[in-house]
Amino acid sequence: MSDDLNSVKKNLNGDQIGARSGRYHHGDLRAALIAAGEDILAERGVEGFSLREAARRAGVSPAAPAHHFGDARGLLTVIAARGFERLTETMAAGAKGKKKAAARVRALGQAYVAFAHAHPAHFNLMWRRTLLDNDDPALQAAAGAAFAMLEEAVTGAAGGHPKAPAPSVVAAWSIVHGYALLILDGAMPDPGAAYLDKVLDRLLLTDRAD
Amino acid sequence: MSDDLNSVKKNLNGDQIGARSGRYHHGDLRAALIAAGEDILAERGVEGFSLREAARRAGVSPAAPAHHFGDARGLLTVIAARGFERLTETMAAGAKGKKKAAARVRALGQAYVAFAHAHPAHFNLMWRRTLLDNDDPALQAAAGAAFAMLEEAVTGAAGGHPKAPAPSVVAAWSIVHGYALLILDGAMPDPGAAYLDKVLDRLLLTDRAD
DNA sequence: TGTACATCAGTGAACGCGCGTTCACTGATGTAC
DNA sequence: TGTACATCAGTGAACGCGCGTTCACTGATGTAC
Repeated sequence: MSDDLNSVKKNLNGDQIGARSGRYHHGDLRAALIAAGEDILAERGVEGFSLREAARRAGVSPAAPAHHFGDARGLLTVIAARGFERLTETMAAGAKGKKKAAARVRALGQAYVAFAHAHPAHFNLMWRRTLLDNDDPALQAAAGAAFAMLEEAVTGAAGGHPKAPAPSVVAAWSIVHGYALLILDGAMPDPGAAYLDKVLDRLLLTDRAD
Repeated sequence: MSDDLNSVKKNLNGDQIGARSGRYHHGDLRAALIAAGEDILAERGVEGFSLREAARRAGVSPAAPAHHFGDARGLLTVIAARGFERLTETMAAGAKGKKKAAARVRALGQAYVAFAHAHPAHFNLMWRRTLLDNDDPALQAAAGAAFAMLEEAVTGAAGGHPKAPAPSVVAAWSIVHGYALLILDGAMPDPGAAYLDKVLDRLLLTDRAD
């Protein structure tokens, strides 16, 4: 997780340029705090996140983050938006080259669940609306892009959302979302990708009009 | 929420028997703490729960709950198990009299989502495994009963789980679970029961063998 | 090219918060004889 | 029927915790002239 930001962090704070590590200005504290926050999520989960700990890991005083994110909610919102962006990237990579609707839906569903599995705390944060600034445009845009990708695969049409989404689209989103969470929350053991394909097939049985 | 327990609480602590309210022994502190905990959940959500606050509402010192539940996790586990019991009751009531498989699946799905909608914090707690004692037999039994009800409706066969559940069962559970959470977490506005029926119809398109 | 100065990005100490849990204790209950 | 006593279910003060945020401040940067 946070590979790109970790490399920035390493360049600025790491051993190689240790001579610069005692300086007053950080260089790219914003990126370092995001990377630290994502690391904390991965290690301790959403409940284990704290702004102080992120500051600590970035090598900075507890008051420093306020200059970049306002408060804890601000940092979490940025991290959540990045999560949606990565989810979209993961789905795009999974569906790359798949032409048929059925193959695309299976690939997107697999990618959705795989993302949740690979980054459980990050995935959870994305839905913890009480911890986020839900009005943030970047967050809304990132979440909307992920949804649009599913929608396009299921209906074959691009978004724009003049009307409410079709039930088949909501069914697809619900099924991958519910499946991912039931596994993450320990309601059932992970039955594996082949099993998930069979579950996703339930979305493909007919093309009945909605 | 917690109507039965509230009545106990009222009888023991309420105005009508106020003369007894100064006594040393509570009478049914266990039930009062459960009721208080459920009230806190309803008012403040899972994050807003605290054992001290439950004790406060039960009119008791902060150390008292330890005698009945050990620690905070113990109380939350009991409350979560009660949640599963009520979910099962809600589904049973919704499906009562429905004979056909399609009607039963729709009714159970509607009940599942309605329960989540009516008791969002309670529903959320039920899946917050890090807050619960997942090895608790009562919790496991209650969760298993809810799942078995869905399973029976989808496959027509009673549980016992000699083998892994069929993909169609997991699909049903995933779709209602995901749908409920997407709405609770604000990912989409609630489109209403008629819309949900159309989503659930995706589970009923054919009876293809799994 | 040099200098004044506004602005920005940090410091670090402190505040107040509510929490879960522990501790030594005591009042009430109910059972054995 | 009365009494001794073990057990149970409470008290309330205290501890230590880490948190988010505020505060007055200062070091570094970069721009205007």
